[in-house]
Amino acid sequence: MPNSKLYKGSLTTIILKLLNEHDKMYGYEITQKVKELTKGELNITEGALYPSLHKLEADGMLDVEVVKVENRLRKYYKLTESGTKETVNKLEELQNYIKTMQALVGKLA
Amino acid sequence: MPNSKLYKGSLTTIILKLLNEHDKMYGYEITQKVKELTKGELNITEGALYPSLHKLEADGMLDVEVVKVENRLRKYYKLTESGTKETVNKLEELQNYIKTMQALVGKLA
DNA sequence: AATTAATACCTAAAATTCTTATGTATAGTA
DNA sequence: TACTATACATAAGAATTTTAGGTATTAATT
Repeated sequence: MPNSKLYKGSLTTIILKLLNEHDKMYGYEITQKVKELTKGELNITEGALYPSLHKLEADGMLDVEVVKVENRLRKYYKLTESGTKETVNKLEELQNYIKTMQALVGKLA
Repeated sequence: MPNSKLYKGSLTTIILKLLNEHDKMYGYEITQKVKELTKGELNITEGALYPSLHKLEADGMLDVEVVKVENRLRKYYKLTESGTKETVNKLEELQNYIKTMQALVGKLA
């Protein structure tokens, strides 16, 4: 199973960006979407995902809506206004970091 | 003082790549070189750097040579053969991660 | 002359973030 | 009946970094 290790801090950025594009998603859906988009390269573990979602919610970045679908619970998350702003910041931060790394280790992509 | 946070795992890659280009360097020199190459964007703290260097040495990636210059100690590190191979691996890993992130969050660079 | 900044090494406590390992529960499939 | 997929969750441990200290010499500033 090929599975790149996450680099510190990038999980939050991934979550925010996906929610920015898909309006609302639930946790399990996020893990599947990441697998799909990266062709199995990156597997978000639930042990990392759920605590991250809870923290983003506690920080006011996400709103939650619990829905019962086929007798199973789903917790749909969506960006708050702050969350949308934070998404922009995080994406800039990531862009910037990649540029910085290129200055250090040469062209990478 | 602008200072991007390091993403987990990237410090080792930075150290290896710099040593790959400069043959031998000492710790303090690495911090200064990173500052210079990133125009102050990235500051490698000594609390992160020295333990990393010691670990790379313990893992057989680096050789050390202690030199006294102007009555001050310098510990010059250079890549071992394993270290050179590991540098290639780490750079590939980073390249791959950036590609993966692009698949997730769109073109970033 | 005395303090501060720069050079050069170091470690330890704390914080952060992730992996690994569990646990619960329902629905569908072999 | 057992396994897989769906869907949530937490807790212990590992890994890496920040923060905060410590030692010592030399150069620059006050």
